[in-house]
Amino acid sequence: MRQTTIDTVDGSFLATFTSRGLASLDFPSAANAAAVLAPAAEIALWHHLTVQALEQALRGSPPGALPPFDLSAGSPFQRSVWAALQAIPPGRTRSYQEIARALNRPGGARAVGQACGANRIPVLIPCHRVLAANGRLGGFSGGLEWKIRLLQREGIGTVNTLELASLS
DNA sequence: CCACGGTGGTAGA
DNA sequence: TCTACCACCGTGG
Repeated sequence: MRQTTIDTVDGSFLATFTSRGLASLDFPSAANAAAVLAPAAEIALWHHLTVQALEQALRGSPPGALPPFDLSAGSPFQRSVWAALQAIPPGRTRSYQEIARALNRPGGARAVGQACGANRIPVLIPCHRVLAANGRLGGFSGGLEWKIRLLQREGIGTVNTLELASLS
């Protein structure tokens, strides 16, 4: 298990790699700076791919080549949700309910939300593109400010003028 | 706006 | 098992 910080225009993210690939990507926080470790040689390529992909994704563009993800900690249901998330293109959104239906779990919208919250690789696994069925934002474990920022970078300004205004 | 019931997956006891 | 969580959703006041 190796951790490295990734400096971006939005701050320093913290990437955690296992022998299988990228296991988590944490949003910038004060705690990140203390945890810096030099990347081991064997994960240097994955680290490079992660840096490039994150930079693109933060710009609202398709991330291009991705490192392998280590999602082994997730349940089968969670992994199926995360796979569905990766199929949502930048600039597009789905509702929790739509994801549930696509997985043949009608009525499982709430469980989908829970699985989104369990996503350890935000931004690259785009849980921010999932909104409530009524068009409102829904939640975001990294903080709604991030969800809004990421959506706006992808050109989704319609998140609801109401929603944006009601945040202050 | 709010309250409520129904819902499916998860973690912990 | 039982139980109490939840980034949900529809209905009804």
